Amino acid sequence: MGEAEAGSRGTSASGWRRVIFHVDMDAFFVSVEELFDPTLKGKPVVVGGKGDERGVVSAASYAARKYGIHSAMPLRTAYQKCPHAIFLDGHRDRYSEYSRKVRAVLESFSPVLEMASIDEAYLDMTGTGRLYGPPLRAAHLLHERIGKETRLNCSVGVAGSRLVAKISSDLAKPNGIFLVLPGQEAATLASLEVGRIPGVGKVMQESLRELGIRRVGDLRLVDEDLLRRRFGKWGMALGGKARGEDAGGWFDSSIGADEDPKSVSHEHTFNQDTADAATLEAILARMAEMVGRRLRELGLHARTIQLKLRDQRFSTITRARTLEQRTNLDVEIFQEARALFRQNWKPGTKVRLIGVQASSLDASEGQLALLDHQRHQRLQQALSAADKLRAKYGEDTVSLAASMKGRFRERVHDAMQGSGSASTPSPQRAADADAGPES
DNA sequence: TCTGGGGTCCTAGGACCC
DNA sequence: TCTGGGGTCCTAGGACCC
Repeated sequence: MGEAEAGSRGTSASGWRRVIFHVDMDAFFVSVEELFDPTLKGKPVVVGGKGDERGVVSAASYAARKYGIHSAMPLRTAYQKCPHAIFLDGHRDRYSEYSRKVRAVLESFSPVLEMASIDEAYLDMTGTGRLYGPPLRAAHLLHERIGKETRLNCSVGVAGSRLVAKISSDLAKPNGIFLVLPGQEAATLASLEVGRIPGVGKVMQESLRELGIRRVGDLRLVDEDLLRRRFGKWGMALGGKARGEDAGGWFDSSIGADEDPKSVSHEHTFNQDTADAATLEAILARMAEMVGRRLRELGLHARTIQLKLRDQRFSTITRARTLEQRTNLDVEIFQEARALFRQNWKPGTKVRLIGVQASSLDASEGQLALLDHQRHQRLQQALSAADKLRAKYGEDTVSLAASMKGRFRERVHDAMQGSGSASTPSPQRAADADAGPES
């Protein structure tokens, strides 16, 4: 007998206008690592890199958190807090694989699904009462199924809005379920710090503190107009958020299908800052290739190419140019990025990070002259072949960066601190010959 | 605390056009 | 010669999220 029919415990009768689940995997990267190496269980484990590298913690096991280690913390700091922790680089491909497994389970519960990131998702469970019973029971079933099918722990937040579901899954951790009944939103949120609201980060939290606002409940004390003047569009939505409403900001209420990305980028931070032009341009070539490859995988073309440079003092600039014609060709992306680099890098200046971003993406490349079009198609085919080779034999098989002179090749490896194993098979040109940094 | 890499969204100013 | 008001595109920077 379905809920709606049952009346007394039906969806509307019990006050649920919408039923939203937010599912968040617990210590996802670390948990996946534990599946492949059970001896890690219970130990302080940090995923993100070695303890003496530049970088930050991507994920920390609960044992590691006891030492004060948390994600986004510099690896070196984590090392100081717990030198005997196990530091792992991690395996992105495994996380993607398990993310797909999680997704498959969730899809079997509700087709209205949105993966918000690799390890979390929103489900619209409205109207599933006949299948799974009331929301809390459905949440238990889902929690159990994920555990059974993936051997991973997760936490589930259940509420009438995305916002409250998201905050609830946080309150449910670890490995729990937290449900907020309709009408209880404001009361539940009131005692939490404003920083628990997704989108309220360090800066906004500090500004709010200056206004005497520390907790979500305090937001009721302040005039919405003041919030709007002070924080713009986002401030205006804050009042509603305190009441648990979705409206406003990027935290939209609809749970939609995953859309095409708006930008594609790759960047690299050197383990040691460098002012060597050849190294910088070789890395830039590699970043450009990776961007191009991703665009081709997605079937997209970019109109804007952006260079990113960060210096020793951590100050960062971006410089962009919009092209006449969209592209997804390594050579063109690289040439554009290199031109921006040469215009904006002062020789001698040490660089900490260099990156390339492509945006203004579209499936079509726009109108090309016929001859250009044919040339582009041939290049595309060559690059697709190169992409397959790389997928099969490794990143260095075919590459602008690798096709530079031998000394550059080593430098690329050194600079990217490629674990010493510079196994570069016969480099083979895939694209235009004039793409090298010395052309 | 010496600060990754992949993204999204917002703001603000200037150019340019009607 | 003291000079409008929008709309759109582009660029740069920054907050924020996982």
